[in-house]
Amino acid sequence: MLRRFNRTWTQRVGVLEETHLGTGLPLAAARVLWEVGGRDGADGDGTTVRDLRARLGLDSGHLTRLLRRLEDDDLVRVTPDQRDRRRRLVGVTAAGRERCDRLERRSQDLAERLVEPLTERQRDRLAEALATADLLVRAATLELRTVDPDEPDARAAVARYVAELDDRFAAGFAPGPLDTGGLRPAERGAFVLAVSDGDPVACGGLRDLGEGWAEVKRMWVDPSWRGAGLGARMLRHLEAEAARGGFAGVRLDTHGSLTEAIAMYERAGYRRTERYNDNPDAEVFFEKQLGWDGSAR
Amino acid sequence: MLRRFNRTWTQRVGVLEETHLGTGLPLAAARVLWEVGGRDGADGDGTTVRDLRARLGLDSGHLTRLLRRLEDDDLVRVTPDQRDRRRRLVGVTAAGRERCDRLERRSQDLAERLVEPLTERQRDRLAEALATADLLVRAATLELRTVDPDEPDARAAVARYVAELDDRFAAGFAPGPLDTGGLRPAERGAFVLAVSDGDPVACGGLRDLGEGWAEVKRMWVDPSWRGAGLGARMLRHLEAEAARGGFAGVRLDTHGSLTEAIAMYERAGYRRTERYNDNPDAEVFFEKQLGWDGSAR
DNA sequence: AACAGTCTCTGACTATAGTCAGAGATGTGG
DNA sequence: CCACATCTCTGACTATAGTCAGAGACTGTT
Repeated sequence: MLRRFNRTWTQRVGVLEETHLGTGLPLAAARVLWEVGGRDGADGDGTTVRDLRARLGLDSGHLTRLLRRLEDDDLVRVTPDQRDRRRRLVGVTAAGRERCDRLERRSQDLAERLVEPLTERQRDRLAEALATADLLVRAATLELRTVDPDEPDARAAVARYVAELDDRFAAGFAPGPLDTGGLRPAERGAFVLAVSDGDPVACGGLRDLGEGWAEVKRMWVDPSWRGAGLGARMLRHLEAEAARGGFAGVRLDTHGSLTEAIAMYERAGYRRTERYNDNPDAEVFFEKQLGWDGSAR
Repeated sequence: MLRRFNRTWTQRVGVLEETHLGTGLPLAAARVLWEVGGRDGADGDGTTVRDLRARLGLDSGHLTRLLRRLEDDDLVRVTPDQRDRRRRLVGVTAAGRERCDRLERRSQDLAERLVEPLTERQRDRLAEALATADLLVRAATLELRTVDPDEPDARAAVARYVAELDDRFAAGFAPGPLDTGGLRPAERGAFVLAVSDGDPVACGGLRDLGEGWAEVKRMWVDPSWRGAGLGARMLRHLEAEAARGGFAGVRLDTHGSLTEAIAMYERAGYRRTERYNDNPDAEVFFEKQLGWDGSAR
């Protein structure tokens, strides 16, 4: 199905990619302009050349020439970066912004014209099917990355996790300074971040409880990513990680109000158990024995 | 949604397009090989150069060179067409077929690897969403073409229509030689073909009944296209056509066993009426008044 | 047989994308 | 301050995609 759909899509909707026609710019230049214009807020100098190179995967010489062409057309302005004068800042000009908007409108137009022959109901069905496919494809292609719990992305994810718990708990949830102890390989722990397009969208940690138990901590999934099985996947990943680390089982605690999470743990083969710590925010306790490969024994 | 999805798709699944990497062939050459290999049955000479040019939209000089390159690599054989010696036939060699298969496998592999992180259930959901989107996108992009009812594609569509009725009617349906009378503009009629990828997937005709009535004839939708509102769309198209031709209303007859069709006519605003002809296969009769724009009055 | 049209091929181009080596200016750690 | 790294730019390439005009072989029509 994937391949059949891919053929249909590229044949009929590929047109959306050809928005650069009509801008008078070759594809590569249009992509650069788009990247600069898209990131650029009001009119400030949006990005550095270096950044563009990384994001678009272009050769430095190639990019320099593309930028010069855009500069000659007065679509883009390149100025030295005062903070580090090896670098150069790139920003769109008014004309460049206008061109970006035109591209945007053109693309929007094409999209609308495409679905125009469909009835209202069909359009809704199409949008729904595409939303489902979008979520699943993004879920399939995200990356689970083991990181240090103190790196910025990791801290950002945990901050969102805390903010959400604070929102949901009647009594609020305000732990002291966020403790990242025990979540590093050196302490037989781990912290895993799910990253999509560079943004953290889920996280989860492991900590050594002693006596062969690992504890799952800080499981969080971005709200817009729920319903894609991401939590279960993170959990499986952490279990495999724990099994690889020689743990015989996994435990976790959670608040009674997190019913979806509890349902997920039950589906994943966790069984309720006695309180094993004195966490005041925890009400429900789970555990699961691990097979050699992280599967339930 | 369409544009958001398009971004996700091209970014993550675009890889499928890069199957040509690893074949050692540049994109254009790989596309040509694919086109030849795909059409070619066993090992016979599959297509003509002319055909390739039309299907891939390539310049004749460009294609000649691409073919020569493939020929030099012994992937393709080009021989004169004995039936018209201006033309040349193109077929894949054994090596070319092997290369095509490799491409195919590679593409299949990539598709499988892509969905690999998903659970069985998610994969099913993805496949279903893509199937829905596929049908709707193809439905949105098909072409309604008014043609002569005697042209080959039109005859083929009508033949499938007749075959299907013959299948479904207990008593069979074997009209005499298929009458295309009354379905041409010169007779105030019309015959419309819905074409997707060059294949007829639905049809419908109009005929002058006299006294301001047009009659809808030979409405048929390819079974694999049902559920995409194609019948209703064809009907709306024919009504607009009739209104444009100055008819005040539309009538049609149908067999009582075609319950989906009957439901569709009712949804489209048709009302049952008295028998207005002596068609022995017809049991149910409908009519609808037309507004100036083909809408119900 | 003449002629207009079709089909493929050749030659001579252009534009785009991309690679590679290194120059020159600037920053950073010891 | 020096050595080394980083960042951008230049020059000199190559490969690919594509365009255009016309030549030469062939076909169908009159």
